[in-house]
Amino acid sequence: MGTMENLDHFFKSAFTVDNVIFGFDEGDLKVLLIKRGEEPYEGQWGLPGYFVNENEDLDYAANRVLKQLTGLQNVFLEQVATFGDVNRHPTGRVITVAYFSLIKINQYTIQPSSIANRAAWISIDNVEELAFDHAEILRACFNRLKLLVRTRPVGFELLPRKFTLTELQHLYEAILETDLDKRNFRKKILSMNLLIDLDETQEGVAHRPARLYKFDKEKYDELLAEGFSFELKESRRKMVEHMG
Amino acid sequence: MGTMENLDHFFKSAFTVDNVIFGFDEGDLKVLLIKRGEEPYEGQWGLPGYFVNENEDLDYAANRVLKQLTGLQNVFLEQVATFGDVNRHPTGRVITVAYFSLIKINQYTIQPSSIANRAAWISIDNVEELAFDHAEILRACFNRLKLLVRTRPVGFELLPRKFTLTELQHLYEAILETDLDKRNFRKKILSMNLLIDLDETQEGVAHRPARLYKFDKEKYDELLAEGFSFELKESRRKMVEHMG
DNA sequence: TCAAAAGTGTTCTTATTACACCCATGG
DNA sequence: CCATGGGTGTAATAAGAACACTTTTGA
Repeated sequence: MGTMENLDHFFKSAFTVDNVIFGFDEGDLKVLLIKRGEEPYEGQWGLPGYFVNENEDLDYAANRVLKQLTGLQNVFLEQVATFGDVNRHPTGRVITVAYFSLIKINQYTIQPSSIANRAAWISIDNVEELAFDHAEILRACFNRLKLLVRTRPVGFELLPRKFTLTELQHLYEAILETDLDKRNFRKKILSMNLLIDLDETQEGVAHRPARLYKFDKEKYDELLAEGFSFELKESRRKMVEHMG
Repeated sequence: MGTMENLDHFFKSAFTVDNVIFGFDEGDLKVLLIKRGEEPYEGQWGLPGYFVNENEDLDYAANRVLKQLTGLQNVFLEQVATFGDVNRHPTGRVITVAYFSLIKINQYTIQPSSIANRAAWISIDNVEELAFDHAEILRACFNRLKLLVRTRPVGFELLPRKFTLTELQHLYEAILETDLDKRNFRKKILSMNLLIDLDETQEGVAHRPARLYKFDKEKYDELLAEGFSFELKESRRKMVEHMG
């Protein structure tokens, strides 16, 4: 921040928040998109977002957007990056701060609002052209998720409170876009002692019912304080030949 | 991005870029700060930054700020986060996008400008109170650097072109705020095959002269394309007891 | 009885850690 | 000849990767 002369000259840009809301359902990683009802980009899919009001912090605005659309509060929400190319918005200079949220898709309830009936969960693999630079924003948030999921136990934000180990594995596979070995995955996850075995099993499935677990947040916070670091390595196969 | 009615209402905020410029000298990680010459926060240290002009992209503005101060271009510069609390700036609603750069401190040349003679390299350990929320911004950038240095070979941006393994180790120690084992560090770094042994040695030192190396950028790009991933683990000592 | 997914151990390989002495130079 | 930092290897331990069969349920 430099000198403050001629400030007025600069006070004519607007900024928005855009929110990449991730959910996980039927083995698929999904994102909540809005079919735009007006210009610009009318009829195209885009991210939920809105202008930041004068009297609200960025994080507050991102939470507001999320709540208006999903009814959810106090869920995982983090800033990712800011996009401010001169021509990114046809109407004027609009900088957008991108956030991403992780929600339990079964808690998502349609809120009565003008955009709600234009919202849809789209599998991340099926996302096509998006309005503005939203494709780039989505990519950045997806990359951040990939990174985060390996160093912090955020995956659980996307699952119901009770889940099976296979569901957890499929979640990781969807996010990391790779296959994981069942036995190694279980061994690793269970060795962290972050799951509570609920001594319950699935019901009504046409195969051996799986045990249900929940994430032990208290334990995690405790271990964190002691210096524990959650870490799931990316499987780097066949690197030997490059390492000489 | 939602509806576009009443746009004018929103177009009255300003935004800036602030740049955390890191350098490495005499075994210390340093940051380039400016002693503010005017209100607000006159006389306090702060980050170099300035308003983003109407017709420039964010990245461009960050590069401009860096160049005006140091004369440097085409150096490592990345966006870290955006800070936009309502009251972070006493003059009005000013959102700032924080960037951080890594420069070779010996290439830094004072540029003739009004702020240059108020600039100084301060050891990261000696930074005290800063203007605005710049302390928070610095912290965020330092954390990002810690993270980045373990997953991408960005450390070399902070060293002269030719460096010794001990200098490299001290750099990592300064950034990670930890001690590393000399033999293990060398083994790990050399096993990546990313350094070119220049077959030169230090001159005029009062001890056995060290070999000089340079970073092999071509090799790195090549390995990257093949799926290689640079990785320096954080040394997590004594975690066994937490893992059961 | 079949289909479908759950659950379970061992061996091999690779990476990480801990650790101590001799070497080359300038003063 | 002394002080200073440079340079080197090995053994023990821990983590990761590869891999196949039995179990439980509903239909």
